[in-house]
Amino acid sequence: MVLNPKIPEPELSYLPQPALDRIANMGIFDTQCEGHQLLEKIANKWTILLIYALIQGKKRYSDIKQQVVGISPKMLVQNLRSLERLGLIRREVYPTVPPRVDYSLTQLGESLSEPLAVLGEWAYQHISDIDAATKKYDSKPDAEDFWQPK
Amino acid sequence: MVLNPKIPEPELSYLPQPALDRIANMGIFDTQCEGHQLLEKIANKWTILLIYALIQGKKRYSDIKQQVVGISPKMLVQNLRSLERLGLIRREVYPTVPPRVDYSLTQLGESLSEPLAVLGEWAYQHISDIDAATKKYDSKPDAEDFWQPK
DNA sequence: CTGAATCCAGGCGGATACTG
DNA sequence: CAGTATCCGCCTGGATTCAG
Repeated sequence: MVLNPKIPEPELSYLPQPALDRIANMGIFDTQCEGHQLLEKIANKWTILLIYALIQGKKRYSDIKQQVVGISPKMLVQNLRSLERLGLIRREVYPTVPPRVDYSLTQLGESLSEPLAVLGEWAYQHISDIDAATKKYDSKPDAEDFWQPK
Repeated sequence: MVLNPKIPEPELSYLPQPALDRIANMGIFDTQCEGHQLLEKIANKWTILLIYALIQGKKRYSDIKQQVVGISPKMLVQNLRSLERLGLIRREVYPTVPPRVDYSLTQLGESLSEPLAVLGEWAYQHISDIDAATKKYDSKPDAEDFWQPK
């Protein structure tokens, strides 16, 4: 969106001060910060979906694989291992034949499931908003710019 | 962790029922589901960091770039565009010379900042837990398995 | 100053086959 | 059943250069 050449008044929308207070100056923007690295590990699609799946309780490998549609065995194991290493999930092997492996959230993992559930809720509550915004953005002829594009 | 051959009692840890109720059966595991796709877009490192940065208020391109350490111009613009398309941030261009571009959260973006802030808080509150778990996992000789590895 | 464009390596991640 | 191993395409994302 292009505005008039003169700097407009900020039309300062209200700031979400609570969130600001909590996150600002925590070092999250620094790659070296542990919080940053931790966030990087949990903020990916498969990780979140696995947590979601295990919120429903202890599950076997094959059940998880069936529920999380389209995940390859490689990604499944890789992410499960990562979560286990972080202490978010528990892996229990029963040396029976055929073998059986159960995965479940640890207490730490359960504590993470709440924030992630909130995030998932947000997604579902705003699908239509996002849809509308995206359509509007895509239909914008990107003219309206008065500095003659091209 | 390997348990006794006989299937143990579940030691069923309490289920986080609230989260379960909210997320289960929402179709989140289906790639075709819009909620899934939306989650996929916002659940990545750069996106989250950009939202964090803009929680603090309207900022210029160069300020964001300076704050989000290590981001390349390519990733910065790419993610800013994505967020703008989703209607989460607002882009204001002042055709002055030198050019100036401000970015700020839209109302929709502000509504997302809360869940993301909660997630960031979680990360900082559990750094030591994760550290301990990771150390423990790495020091585990992966023996203790009684089926003689190798 | 704010990007756009290009190049390019690394690794993500899918597909497949195989094992205990 | 629950993975491991291997191959490999392709896309991500960094570095760099250039443009308006």
